[in-house]
Amino acid sequence: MPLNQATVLDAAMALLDETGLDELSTRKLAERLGVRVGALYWHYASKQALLDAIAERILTRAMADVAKTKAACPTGAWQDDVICFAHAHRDAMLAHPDGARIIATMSAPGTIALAFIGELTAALGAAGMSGLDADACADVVTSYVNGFTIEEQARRTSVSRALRDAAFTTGLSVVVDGLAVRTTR
Amino acid sequence: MPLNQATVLDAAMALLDETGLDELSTRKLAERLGVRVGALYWHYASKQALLDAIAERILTRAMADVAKTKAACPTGAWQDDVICFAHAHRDAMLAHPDGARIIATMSAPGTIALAFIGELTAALGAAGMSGLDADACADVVTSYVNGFTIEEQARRTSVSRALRDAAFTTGLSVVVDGLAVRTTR
DNA sequence: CGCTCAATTGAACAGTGCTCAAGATACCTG
DNA sequence: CAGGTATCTTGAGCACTGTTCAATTGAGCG
Repeated sequence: MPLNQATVLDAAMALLDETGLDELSTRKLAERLGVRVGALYWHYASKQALLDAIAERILTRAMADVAKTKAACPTGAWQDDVICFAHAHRDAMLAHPDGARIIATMSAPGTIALAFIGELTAALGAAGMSGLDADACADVVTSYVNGFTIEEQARRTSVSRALRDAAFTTGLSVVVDGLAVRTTR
Repeated sequence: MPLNQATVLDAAMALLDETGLDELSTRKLAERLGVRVGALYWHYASKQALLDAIAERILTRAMADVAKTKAACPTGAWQDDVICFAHAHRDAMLAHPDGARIIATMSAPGTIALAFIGELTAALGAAGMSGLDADACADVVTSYVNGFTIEEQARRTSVSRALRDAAFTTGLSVVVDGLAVRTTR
């Protein structure tokens, strides 16, 4: 039976998980699928298009996690929303090698990425921020998470996961505190 | 007269400025220097080593800018120090195409990078933070700056420089506000 | 059967980073 | 000055990369 986009994407993510982004080549992907390279280009216009699909899938996972934890523990406090978003964002990227790099270098923010940042902005708006502030503040959160996680994944550091989590959480609380100043003004 | 590291580095940065990181290949660099590719490897062990040298030079520029503006306007307030660091960091990366990506993917933080983050940490320590907090908080600043600037440079956006500056400054003030909560505790 | 059309192949193109024996050049010493 | 040594450069090549495309396959259908 013939290949399809989902099969190619699954194999690409499996290969990514096993070898990392630098070793993810079209040849190796084709070999894993038992197919010649050219066949891949029937399903994805370019390697970048395939990486974009990976990015979308990672962010989809992040959004699902947000929905789940919000349903499990609906505190209603915007601070918890922001923290929940940030952790879901980071966790989803950490779930795959070079996940943050893939997100950062994706060619254009797709519908999922826009939805993700849109929900975050909405959460801040509900906390009493005006639209422009909410946009900029959502950007602070995503910039921080991306910056932290890219660094974290780039330098395959020997720092334990627990310590990295602690550093991330501390930094995130700084950001949230800063946001609080803006909501009460 | 023979090549040397500085000449190669100068040419590499010129080529980077003209064409961007993706077009910066060893062949094109060699051609610009009127030399065959192999000659480059006498001066730099690998392309990554050359990119690391570029990163160091970018950060050196950032540190020089920090020293200059601090000398010109020594307010003594730690907030101004942090803001000054962050702007110098971003400006230095924005001064070259893909500057942020080069910094983010450099193989290991060299002496300059460590000195940069060290000075920032010291500034926070002087504001009354304990060592561990100062480390984590310096990390928030650099993570935010890196994350923001990587995004900014990756999506060759049509948003004007002025608007991007405003967004950056807003976000930075959020971070600084968050840090303030920690210094007064 | 003949036809269509999605899917795949095979081969190639133009490029990449990198290596290394062999030469060229510069410099210092006898 | 000659000779030798240390520094640099060349030329050719290796093993890859993403991408293209005419030609071929194979399944479904009237």
